Amino acid sequence: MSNVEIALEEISRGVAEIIDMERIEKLVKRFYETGESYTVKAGFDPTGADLHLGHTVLMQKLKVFQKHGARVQLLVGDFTATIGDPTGKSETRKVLDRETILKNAQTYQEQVFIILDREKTDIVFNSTWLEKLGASGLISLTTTYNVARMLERDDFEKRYRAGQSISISEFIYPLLQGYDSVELKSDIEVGGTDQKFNLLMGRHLQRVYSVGKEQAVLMMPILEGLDGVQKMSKSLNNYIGITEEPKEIYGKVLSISDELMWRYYELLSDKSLSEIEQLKTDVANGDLHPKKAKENLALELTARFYNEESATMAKREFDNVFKSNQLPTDIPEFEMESDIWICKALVDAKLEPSTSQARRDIKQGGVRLNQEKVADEKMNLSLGEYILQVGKRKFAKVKVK
RNA sequence: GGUGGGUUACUCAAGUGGCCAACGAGGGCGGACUGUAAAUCCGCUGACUACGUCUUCGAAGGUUCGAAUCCUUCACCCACCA
Repeated sequence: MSNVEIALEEISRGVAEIIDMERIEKLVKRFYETGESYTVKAGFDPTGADLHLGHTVLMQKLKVFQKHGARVQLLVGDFTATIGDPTGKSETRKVLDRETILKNAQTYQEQVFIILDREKTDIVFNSTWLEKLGASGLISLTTTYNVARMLERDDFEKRYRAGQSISISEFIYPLLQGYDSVELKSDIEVGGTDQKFNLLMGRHLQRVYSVGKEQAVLMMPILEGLDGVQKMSKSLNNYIGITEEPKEIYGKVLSISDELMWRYYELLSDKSLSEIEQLKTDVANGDLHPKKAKENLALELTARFYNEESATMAKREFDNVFKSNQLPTDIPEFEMESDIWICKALVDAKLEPSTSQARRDIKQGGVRLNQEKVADEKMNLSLGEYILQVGKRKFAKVKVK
């Protein structure tokens, strides 16, 4: 296979939809012939700073582009964030102040460059040009589109039909986002499938403003969260953050259902599609245990954000605690006064939120003292060192003085 | 601006004077089982050294022996009309 063919195959992997593939082909081909680079735009919303695996689906794709000659334009939507974007639900999003936005952007960069190549990335803020746009510029921007077409957008249409309110500002957001592509003269824009309308707006506006090119659009599927149903997001608490501890990442990946595992393989793993097919077949006819497949995935993803050793350590730790019922290595320690009531000790060691909850868990046989089930919720701890455990995962070492 | 409806625990959502610490579902937590923190089944899910006490149903007052439930004012949200 030629360089170009390999590149195009890697670029197409796992995508939900590509608009104007010919253009991408041309750009990649030109790069391999003349060394001339091209630009790939990706926007991010500086409201929440911490990245999770869902974001990395896009990042991985951008990395592939960088490998094949692209400069990535990482667009920080600082202007839109200062106004407050009501997109989606009826609840208006919080308006962020400048300082928070910059801080979020900073955290974001640190995390992004775990994956992306810093040398091939430009960070741009859309306030740079949107602030200058002014009322007249904004109004002339709005003349490029009409209400009927705006209402074609899926969520607008649904809400309009259902008689729910749509704010005028919501009509402006896609326009502003598209206008960013005009200013950046992007060759390609990458985003999630939920962004389709906005991504296409970039094409439309580049044509209207005679940029001389229309960006190709590449859409990635939305990654499901740990529950396997809803999209991965922080607010649903079904995410794996890329800055989480290795053992957390490892454990969380291992906790996904067998079915979801294949989805994660497809969208997150570096394994080739044919390798993944092979794994599936092996599992299907019993040559490979599904747990083994899941462990490998967990190892791969943990190693991506740390390294091989950390991943192996995480696995060993996990196996010790859950398979052999051994103690984890890093148990938090606490010191307490003598004769402390066990329920109080559990709360002080942050294993339980209240003594009421502690009593309930003891009653249900969920609390262990030095590996032995605690039967009496009224017991006190006298002098000595103890290992307290709630459930399978929460541990604390307690020194009673 | 007018009219009507709403605001209940982490979320959704019952309850319209005492049987309400408040049905149900989801989530969460614990247990059993297993190959894992998967799946399935069962239990728990306001606080408090606790079969009793205390604080909760948008906020503040009031009626009553007794209020999430009735009344008044305020705040916020939604729908219809203008």
